[in-house]
Amino acid sequence: MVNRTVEDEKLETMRHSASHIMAEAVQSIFPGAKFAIGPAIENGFYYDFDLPRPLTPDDLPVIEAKMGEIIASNTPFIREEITREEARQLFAAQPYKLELINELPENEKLSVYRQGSFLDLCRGPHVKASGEVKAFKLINIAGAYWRGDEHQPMLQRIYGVAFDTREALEEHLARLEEAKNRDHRKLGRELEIFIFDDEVGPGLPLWLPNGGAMIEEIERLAKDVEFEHGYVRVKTPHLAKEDLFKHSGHLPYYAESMYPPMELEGVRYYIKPMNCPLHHKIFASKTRSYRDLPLRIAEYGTCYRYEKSGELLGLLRVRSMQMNDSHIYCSEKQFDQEFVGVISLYLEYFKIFGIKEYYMRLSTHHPNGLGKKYVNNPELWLKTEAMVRQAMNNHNVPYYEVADEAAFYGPKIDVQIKSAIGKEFTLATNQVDFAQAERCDLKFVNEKGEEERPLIIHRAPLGTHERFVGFLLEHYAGAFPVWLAPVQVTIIPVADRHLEYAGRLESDLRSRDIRVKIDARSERMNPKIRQAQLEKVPYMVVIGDKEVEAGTVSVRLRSGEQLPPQSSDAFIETVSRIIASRSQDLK
RNA sequence: GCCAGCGUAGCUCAGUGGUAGAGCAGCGGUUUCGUAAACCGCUGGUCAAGAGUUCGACUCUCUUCGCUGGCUCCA
Repeated sequence: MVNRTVEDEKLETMRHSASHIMAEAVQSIFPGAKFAIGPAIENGFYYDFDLPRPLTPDDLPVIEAKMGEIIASNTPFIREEITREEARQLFAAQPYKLELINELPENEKLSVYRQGSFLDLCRGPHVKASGEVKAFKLINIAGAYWRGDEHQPMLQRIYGVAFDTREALEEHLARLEEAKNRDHRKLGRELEIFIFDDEVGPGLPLWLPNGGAMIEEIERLAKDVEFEHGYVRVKTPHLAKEDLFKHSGHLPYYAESMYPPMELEGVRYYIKPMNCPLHHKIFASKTRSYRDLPLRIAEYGTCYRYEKSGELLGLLRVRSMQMNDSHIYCSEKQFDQEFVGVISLYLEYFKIFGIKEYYMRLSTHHPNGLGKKYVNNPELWLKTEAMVRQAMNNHNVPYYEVADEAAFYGPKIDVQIKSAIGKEFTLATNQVDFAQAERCDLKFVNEKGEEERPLIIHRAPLGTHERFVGFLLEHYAGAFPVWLAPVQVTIIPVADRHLEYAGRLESDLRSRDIRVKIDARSERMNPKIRQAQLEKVPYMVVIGDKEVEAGTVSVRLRSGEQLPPQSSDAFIETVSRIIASRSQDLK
């Protein structure tokens, strides 16, 4: 995490004050408004209101104009300290404020800030006067539950951004605009990676041939790397009987996210939301000895989860997904090494993809969720959480800790990334499971001939194909390394008479498993180059009279760089080498 | 799921109550061209779906579906 500077603090204070100014503006426009909270956030601020009518985007310029007046008047912010009782009287008509007041410690002095006609319960600090807010813009309105709880009333939130100069604000707005060009939904359509179809259903992507090529490559990578790390691969069905998911604990802990069951001949079947119960069956298919452990069972398993409609987001949040899944069954003694082995596997993958901007999060349980979202075994929660902490510390892997984010069966290390539009996602995960072995009656025979429960590590370093490709689209802005690029080489014949030579080159490349296509349109060379550039194809090979005569190829890289004339064999060797090494370079 | 907004051709978008438009893409033709957009022509839409108001609805109202931005939730 970055150290906060004096400038950061000043900016945060200014943003917080901007939210108060917005609240004052809203108060003057909507006299009956009730106020909830209005903090500073990254790049700006928001305030939650309970208003007599819903806001529309047309309201924002009106509120902005009013804020402009308040800022121009340079009204001072005045801090007052009052007792809880005084606060109750001052905010008698403000139910949300009263709720907050009642939760503050009984004897503590409360502070309020007044600017103009607006008074707010607030710890502060604030700017001296409203004129210190220099550059702001209201950017959107949203619904937000009071206290972030879906059982509480929904309030109306207005988001704004604020900076200390007009230039900084403009830059920020330009960055937001730029980010839209990196959005995987836009790139995915332009590069023909995937589509959604209304008749197929929300959250159910269709992979186009270009996307298909990519997931084949990612899967090949996983198989290569995981083979080296001692994983064995299995295949399991997409659905199973209800009893299986009862034993595993998915019913009821995970039922909300599962597609409803289908019933045939009196038996209920569920489509699997995770692969674990089926892998556990494979573990349990014979008597396991301590000599079999650790057993690492891997599968690119297809799962379906009924995510709520409003939670779907392109490929980053879908309802059908293929997971880079594996379950590692090990003894408690082996845990440390296995857990960290998975972490180093992450790092190995991330190096290949040049993934640098991520952070690891230890997600732990919260006692309030025991028996609801978490299996009810407080001692084991604490024990396994400590084991994970120790494994991470022993190997000096930096992480931060967040409560109430665990899986229902145990704590986990999640790898968090940010999407182009700033949303945070878990890209990869490494989870400890102390619950399912018991529930599914998994055991092995230890050195002493006694039965023992294995610990289970659930891990998915490459997450799901859906989220991973979505992430890669944004990460590379569509310009994939050669081994991943859906089309690796586009051959561009200058005129029809060069088609034959181009065709021979095409079959030579294809015989070396290089994904190649010829642009045989009756177009000039320029538009063909342009087309290949737009498709972000790494290599463009121009074939004209010169090449045919000399028996060479003329190679243009996606970067715009032109390679010296070379034989087609030399070119094929270069491309094959780059692909085999999964390098991010083009030459 | 909740709040708000949006849905017009494959894509990007005009079109405010009087018989649906552009650019790109696609198709046909001319052109055979040297490193990011040649020229001419053509095709293409139940204006998301359904109901209502109206002499008349892409346009107004309601319902449903989908998408977008948030909230909640998550690989």
